[in-house]
Amino acid sequence: MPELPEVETVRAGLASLITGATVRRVDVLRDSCVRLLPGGTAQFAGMLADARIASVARRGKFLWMPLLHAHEPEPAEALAAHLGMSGQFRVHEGAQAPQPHAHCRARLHLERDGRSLTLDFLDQRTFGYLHVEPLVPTADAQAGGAGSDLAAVPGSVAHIGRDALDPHLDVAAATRAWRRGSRGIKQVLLDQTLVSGIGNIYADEALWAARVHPERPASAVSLRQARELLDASRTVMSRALAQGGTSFDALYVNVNGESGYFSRSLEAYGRAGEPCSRCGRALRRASIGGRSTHWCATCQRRFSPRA
DNA sequence: AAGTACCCCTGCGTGC
DNA sequence: TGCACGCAGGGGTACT
Repeated sequence: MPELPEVETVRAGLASLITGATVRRVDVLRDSCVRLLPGGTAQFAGMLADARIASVARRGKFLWMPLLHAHEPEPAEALAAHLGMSGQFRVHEGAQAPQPHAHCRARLHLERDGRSLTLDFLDQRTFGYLHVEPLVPTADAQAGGAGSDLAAVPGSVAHIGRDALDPHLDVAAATRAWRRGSRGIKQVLLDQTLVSGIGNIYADEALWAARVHPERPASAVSLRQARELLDASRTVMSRALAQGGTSFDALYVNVNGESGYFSRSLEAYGRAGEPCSRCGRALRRASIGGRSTHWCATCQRRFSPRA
């Protein structure tokens, strides 16, 4: 579930079910779902063996679970995960887990308070991955992300900016970074190194709400508009989160396999040809930067009338 | 720095 | 019915 609200829905679900659980066994059903370890899946399974999941954390669309090994005071490594386009986590409680789903790429057998749990990582399109890697300190010594107080993130997340809903996001620095350069503003919103968590759906929604054309050069976005875009991103993603995320089909579901309801609240994304709810003109759709983009040509001007 | 191309994959709906 | 094609919410790398 690709964007921030969907990943947060997964994070919260995982946190309630597997925090404090210990990994007992790992089955990797498709080797390529495990990334970046020279020792491959065997090393992956070995690094997880008997590790305790201290918490479930998230920054933007990146998830990780700090791991505690016996006699360690603080987690030094984490099980990191990215859902890519189609990744899912599913949790089953009880000793007999069902047959793995056809898209199940890895199954972790856990134990919590003497009870068995099964954590499946499903991924139809296989752009997602799992990875065990060291935690590195955050530059600002604040918590690495939502769900954990640890001032650390997995190494592969260090270059990712704090997300739009992170209380430690430096708003002034973020909006300054957004307004730098000549790229179109939509591409800038999608740049996860500046502000993370905003994906293709919520970028279109934020641009519609702030009345900014997706192709306006970032340098032509006023400070006020940049703040409006950040506010709009936060508002729309918070509302989506409250409804369990956006989903159009069974591909985007929470840890119980249920989908959210926010798709019916979208104003721009997926509504090409339908009337804009502000002005009534038909919404447009085009491919911008390789991503399908939806906007209202009347409300969202390429250049600001007075800026 | 920023733009471009291309890579990683599967499955669905559409039109011929 | 079959087949080719376009499309899908992500991100990384290499090159200009």
